[in-house]
Amino acid sequence: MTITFKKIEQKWQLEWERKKAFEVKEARGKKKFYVLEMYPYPSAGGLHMGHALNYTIGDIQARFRRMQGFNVLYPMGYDSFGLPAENAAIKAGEHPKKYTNKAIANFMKQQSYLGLSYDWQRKIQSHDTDYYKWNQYFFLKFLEKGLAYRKKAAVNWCKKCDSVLANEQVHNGKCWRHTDTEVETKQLEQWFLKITDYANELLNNVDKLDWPERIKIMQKNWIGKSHGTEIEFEVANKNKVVLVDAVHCLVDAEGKVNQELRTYLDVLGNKKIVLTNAPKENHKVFFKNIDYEIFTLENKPNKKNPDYYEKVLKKFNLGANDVIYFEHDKESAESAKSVGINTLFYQNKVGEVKEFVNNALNQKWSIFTTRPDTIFGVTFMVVSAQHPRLFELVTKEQKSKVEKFFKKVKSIRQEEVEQLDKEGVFTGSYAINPLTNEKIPVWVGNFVLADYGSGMVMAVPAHDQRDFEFAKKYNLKIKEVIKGGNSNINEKAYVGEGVLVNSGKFNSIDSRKAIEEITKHLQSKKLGEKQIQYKLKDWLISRQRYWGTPIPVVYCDECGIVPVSESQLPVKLPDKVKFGKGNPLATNKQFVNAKCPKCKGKAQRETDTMDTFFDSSWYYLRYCDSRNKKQPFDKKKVEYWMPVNQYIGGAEHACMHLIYARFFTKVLRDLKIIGKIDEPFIKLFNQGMLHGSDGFVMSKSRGNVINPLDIIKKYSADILRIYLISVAAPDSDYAWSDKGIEGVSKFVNKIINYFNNIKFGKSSARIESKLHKAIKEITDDIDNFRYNLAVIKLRQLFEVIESEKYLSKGDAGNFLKLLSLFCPYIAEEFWHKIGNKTLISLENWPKADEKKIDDKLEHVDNLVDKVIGDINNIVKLIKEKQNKVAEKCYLYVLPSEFVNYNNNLEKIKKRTNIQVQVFAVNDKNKYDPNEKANKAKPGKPGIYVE
RNA sequence: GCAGGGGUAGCGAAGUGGUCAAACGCAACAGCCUCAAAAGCUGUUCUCUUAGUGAGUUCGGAGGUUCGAAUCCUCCCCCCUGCACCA
Repeated sequence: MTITFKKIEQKWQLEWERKKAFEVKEARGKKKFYVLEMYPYPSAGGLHMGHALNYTIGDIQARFRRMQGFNVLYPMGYDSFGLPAENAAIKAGEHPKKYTNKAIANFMKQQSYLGLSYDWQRKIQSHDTDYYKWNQYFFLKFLEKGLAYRKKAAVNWCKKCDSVLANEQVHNGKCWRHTDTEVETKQLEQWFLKITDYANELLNNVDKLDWPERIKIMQKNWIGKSHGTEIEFEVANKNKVVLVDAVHCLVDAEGKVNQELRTYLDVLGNKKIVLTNAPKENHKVFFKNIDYEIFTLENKPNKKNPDYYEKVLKKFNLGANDVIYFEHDKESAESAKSVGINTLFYQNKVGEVKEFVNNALNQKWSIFTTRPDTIFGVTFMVVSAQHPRLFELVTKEQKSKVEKFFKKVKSIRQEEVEQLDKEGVFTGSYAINPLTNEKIPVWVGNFVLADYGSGMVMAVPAHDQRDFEFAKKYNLKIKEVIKGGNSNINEKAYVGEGVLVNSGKFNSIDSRKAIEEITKHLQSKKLGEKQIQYKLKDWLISRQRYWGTPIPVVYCDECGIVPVSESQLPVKLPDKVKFGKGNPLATNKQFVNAKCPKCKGKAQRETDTMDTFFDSSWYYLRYCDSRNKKQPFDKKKVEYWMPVNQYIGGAEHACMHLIYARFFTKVLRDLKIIGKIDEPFIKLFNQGMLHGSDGFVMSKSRGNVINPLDIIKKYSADILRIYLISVAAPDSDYAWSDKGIEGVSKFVNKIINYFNNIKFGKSSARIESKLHKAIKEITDDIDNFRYNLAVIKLRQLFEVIESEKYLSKGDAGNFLKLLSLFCPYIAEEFWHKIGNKTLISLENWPKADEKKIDDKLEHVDNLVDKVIGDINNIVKLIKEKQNKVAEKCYLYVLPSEFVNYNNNLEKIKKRTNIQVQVFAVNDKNKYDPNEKANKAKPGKPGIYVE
C-alpha cells in the first residue's frame, strides 16, 4: 500500500477546512500566541520559492505553538494595492481590481498546497473598501492630531508622463516609460506624516526588541540621532547696497567712534556708498580698509528732504528695496523711510547695528555641529547647492559662476553622488564667526545636504576630512585648534580628541570638555544652544497614482483644505477610469468634483492616493478582528492578541515597513485607539535568501528560477517543506540544490515505507532513550529556529527506530508528532492509519521524559560503532595485504562488557557483513588461535578475523 | 569610509575552551543485492603508516593567552549585507 502524495494532500486540506482546525477565537483562559508573516504583494507570477520558505518557517512555528497548547493566531492576507497592478492595467488593459483578485486567488490556492495552517476566515486584502476605509479613518485621526500635514516637497517628475513618479519608477535617473527622458525634481505640495515626532521613542525602544541585531542597528542608523550644538552665524545679503550718511558718521556728540557700525561696514561685503556733500579727510580714517564710494549730489541738497533719496536711488538705478541706510539724524532718517528705504536711525546704542543688520539683511544662519569645540577653527562656511535660500547669499559678481555650478550639481545622478569629488564655488558672501568676529567666506558645495541640519555647515578643515579636502582644493585657510596624538594637519584632518589651541579663552581645555563649555558660553550669549538632530524625515505618503487609498480631503474654493467627514467614508476609488497619461483620478471629473463638507460649496477632491506602506502599517491589528464593519477593530480583541509574538519576513523591510508599523502602533496608542501597546512585534525573524542552484539570486533572466509548484508536483509539499528548512539555518542564505531535495525525498520515502510496514510492539529502551532525547532537543531547536538541526535529530531518531524490530503505538505517534511540523500531510495520514481519530495538527506536543534518556546506551552504541569500524578496517587490510576474504570474526571482551556486544550482534553482523561471535576473555572454551584476547581493553575488544 | 555578518575537509553546512580529524547532507569510491542497471543496504573518503595501531598536518593568514583553541585575545587578508559626504 503506497501513498499518493496528491491524494493525501487534498484529503487533509479538506479535512482541516471541514473541521475548521485552524480557526481561532479569543479564549480568556488560554494563553495566546500570534505568529505572523509579512503579508505578500500578490503578483501575477504567483508564489515564488522565497515565499514558500517564509511561510514554511512560520507554519512550523504556528504548528509547534498550537501543539504546545497555545491559542495560536496565524492569519494571512494580501498587500494588494500598488504599482504593478496599475502597470499591468496600462500594459494589458486589464483593470487593476480584476488583475489583483485573480492574483490573490492564485496565491491562496498555492498557499493551501503548501499545507499552511492559516485561519483563512481572517483573510484581509488592502484593496477592499472594508479595509481601506479604515486607512482613511486613521488618516483623519492623524490630521486632527496634527500628525498629517501638507508641505512643499521635491518629487520626481516626468515631463512626458506629465506626472509625478514614485521612486520605484525612476530608473537610472530616467523615467521608466520614457527612457530618453531625464526625471526632473519639482517642488509640489505633498502629504506627510509626522513620524519625526516619534523619532526619539522609536530609537529608544529599539533596544527592548528581540530582533536580529543587524535590523536593530539598521533602524538606529536610519533614525540617526546625533547630539550637537546649534550655532547662529550671521551672513549678509550682499546684493543690497549699503548707504551711509557721512556727516555724522564718524563720531557721536561726545566724539566717540561708532565702533559697531564700523565693524559691520567692514564685514558686510556689500557695495557701500557714503552720502556726503563735502568729502573730508575724516571719512578716510573712519572708512580705513573699507571699500566704499563717495557720492555727492550737487547744489547742496537737503538730506532732510525725501526728494534727496529719490534722486540718489535714481542716480544708481536702484529701487528702495535694494538698499539699506544708516542715518544719524532723526529727521533725515524719517525722510529716507518715507521713500521706502530700510533705514536705521542709529544712536550709538550697543547692539543697534547688529539688530538692524540682522533684520534688514535676513542673514541669520543657524548651523548644526557636533563639534562646537572647533569653532575657533572655522575658516569658511559651505551651503548646500540644493538649498532653497542659496541665491540670497550669492552676490552679483559671483552669480554666473554659482549658477553654472548649480546646474552641474543638479544634473548629477543619484548613483554618481558616491564617487563625487568635493566641489564648490564662492558665493561672494561672508559670515561672521560669533565667537571671534572673524569674517568667513561662504561657499556653496556639492557635499552638503540641504535637508539635514540647516543645510549649511561651518567648515573646520583642520579637524574634518571633508572640509580639509575642500580647503586643499580651493586653497582655503586651515587653522588648527585641537592638538592631539601625532596630528599633522598638513596631510589630513585630525578628527580625534585633544587639547584646544588658538581658541582664545578656551585654550588648553580638553576638547571633550570644550564641547560643553563652548556650548554653555554660546548659550549665555544667546548665540546657540544644545540640539538633537535626526536623520529620519517625515514620511511622504502622497502618491500620484490610481491603485491606492484615496486621501480623504477636498480643496474648497472658500474653505481651503477640508477633511471628508467620518460618516462619509469611505471615499471610494472609482472603478471607471482612463489609464494613460498621469494619474487617472485627476482626469476623472466625477471623482474630482465634490461638495465642500463645510460650506457645501464647490470643491475638488484630493486625487493623490496613499503610499501602500500606510496599508501595511496596521494590517496586523485588523487580523485581530478582520470582519468588523463598524470599527477598524475591537479594542478588546486587539488587546487579547497583540502584540505579535513572532513576526517573520525579509530583512529588506528593516527601515521602511518595520519603522512605519512601529510608528503607527505608537500613534494609535496615543490616540487611545488601541491599549497600552508600545511595540507591535516582540520577536522578529529574518529568513535567509534562497538562491538558484548557480548561487545567484533566482531570476527569470538568469533562468535559475525553481517554481515551488513544480517541486510539489514532482516530489510533494511535505518534501519541499522539509527540504527548505533542512539545508541550512533558516536565517542564512543558501542555494537551491536538485541533489539536496533528492536526498530529502529519499528520507521521506523511507519513513513512508517504514510506516507502511510497521510492526507494533514494545519499544526498546534504546528507542525510548533516543526518542526522548530527540523530543527534548527538537523542542529546544524549534523554539530557537534551528530547524535544520531539528531535522538532523529527527533523521538520527528515525535511523534508530528503523534499526529496531518493534515500535510501540505511542512512540510511533510521538515520532509522527515531531514530524508533523515539517511534513503535516504524511503525519496526518499515518496518525490516522495507526488508528487515531483526531487530527495530529491539534494534538499535544510530546513531553520529554528525562528518566528514559539513558546516556549509557548511547555510550555503548558508540563503542559498538567503533568496533564495527575496526572490524571493517581489518577486513579491508587482510584483503589488501594477504588477499584473504574474511568470513568470520571473533570479539574478545571484558566479562563486564559481554552483554554490550552480545546484545548488538545483529547490528555488527549487518554492518560488517560477516559472521560474528563474542567471547568473554575469561571464557576457557573460546576460540582464539592468534591470542587476540590479550589485546582486549575496556571499551576496546580484541578482534580476530579469518 | 562606517556599521553588521561571515571565511570549517571535494561541495553545502553544524560546531564557540578538552569527549574534535570535526555532526549531518551531497558528491566520490568500494562491497552486498542483481543477468545488468537504478533503487536499497553496508563501509570508506586530510596525509603517511598499520590486522583494528601509531604518527603528522588541519578549521582565511600571522602572532599571543592557556596544561589544552576551530572555539578566547591582537593584528592582517578576503567575502557578503546595509548605510553612504548626516556636519
